[in-house]
Amino acid sequence: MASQVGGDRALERRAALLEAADRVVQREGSAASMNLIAAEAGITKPILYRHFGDKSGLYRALAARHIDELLDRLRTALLTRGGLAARTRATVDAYLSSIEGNPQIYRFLIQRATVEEPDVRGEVEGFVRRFGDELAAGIRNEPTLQGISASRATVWAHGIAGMVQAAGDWWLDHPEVPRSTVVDELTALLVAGFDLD
Amino acid sequence: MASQVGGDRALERRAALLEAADRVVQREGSAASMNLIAAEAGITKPILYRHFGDKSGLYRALAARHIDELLDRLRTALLTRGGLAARTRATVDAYLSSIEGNPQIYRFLIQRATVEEPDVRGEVEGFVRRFGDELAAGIRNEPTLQGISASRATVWAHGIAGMVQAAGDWWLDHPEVPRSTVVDELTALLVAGFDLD
DNA sequence: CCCATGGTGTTACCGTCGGTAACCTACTGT
DNA sequence: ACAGTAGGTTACCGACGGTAACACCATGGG
Repeated sequence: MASQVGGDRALERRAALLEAADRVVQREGSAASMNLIAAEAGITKPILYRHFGDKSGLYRALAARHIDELLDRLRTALLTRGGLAARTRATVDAYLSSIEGNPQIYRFLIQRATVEEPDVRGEVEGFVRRFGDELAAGIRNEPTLQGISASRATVWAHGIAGMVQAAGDWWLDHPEVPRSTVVDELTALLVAGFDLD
Repeated sequence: MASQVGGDRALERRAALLEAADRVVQREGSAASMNLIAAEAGITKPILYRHFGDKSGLYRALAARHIDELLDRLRTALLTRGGLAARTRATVDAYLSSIEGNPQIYRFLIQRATVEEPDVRGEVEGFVRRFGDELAAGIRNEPTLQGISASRATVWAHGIAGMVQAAGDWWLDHPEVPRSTVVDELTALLVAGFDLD
């Protein structure tokens, strides 16, 4: 439904265009424009539009790759054995190591893809939202937290998603802080709250 | 330094222009353009530019009002008597009731003012960042948490800021959930972590 | 009385962006 | 030889952020 052109060869082309877009975002950050992306792919704008409909469509497609990959990692981390603290730690670490590997892209996704398209709110569902939904499912399945109320799971999930995202965003600007420190502190807060220490 | 024109009458004008901008943002959301704001103020673009330099300048001035007011409320809430849980609850509630009163504006500030100006990162400091700094100070002053490490206070603060913001953002789209529920759940998580309940 | 000055405002323009219409070209099967 | 279609381009549109240039109308000295 996202693709504007059918056929099997079109899919390869699509993938190639997305890789070009990826490179441009990585290089130019939020200055990535349709023209630049088209140029990077060695073509011109209208082709881009034939494939993705509009800018939102391209962003969606671009986001889908990275977000799906990230969500996969989070889903895996959510299954870590060893107790609630270990699972929490693994999940936070999975998020931070993902954004560490490609800060430019993730900043772009969090900011641009979440903001620039108020119309798509709920269709793509912002980054943090999907992270939140994923977490809500994880929390509801958490053995230690059986019987948790639905509203608590939901509020917690979206809150935690924002927490990890904001701390990660801050951390990208403070690389002198080791990732393990951020992970440790966030995990401690989530597992035991202020009362710890 | 933000103002481009001196004089005392200019200050009243500036305030009037900001109020016009406020109305437009409230009405049009993120579609607020310099032209629209100028029209709302009964003037044309160049005057706006004489007063605020550029779009970033206007946004900064617009953000300053609301953010300063919000930070004041948070600062007050941070001084609530009655123990850590009460202070936490009051602070979270202060944030949520602020955004509830003017969702359109706060969405705009969180998104636009934080994003649209990667060059000013650190000058205006995004919304969540300043919230985080304020919280970090509050946490360091927290009697119950004396001796907390600097890195812990900082990471926690930015994490909590993002947590409350994200939960608030989600809540704006789910008004059927009472504010007190969101406040209760977030407070519980912050104070005692998962281990509660 | 005239004219310089400075604030307030306008019109008209520039480059760039997202998006589209129209056209062109080559390969394909019949 | 001919239609059809995938793939591509040029040239344009309206709207945006931003600016240059000009016009108005007070004031206050010479």
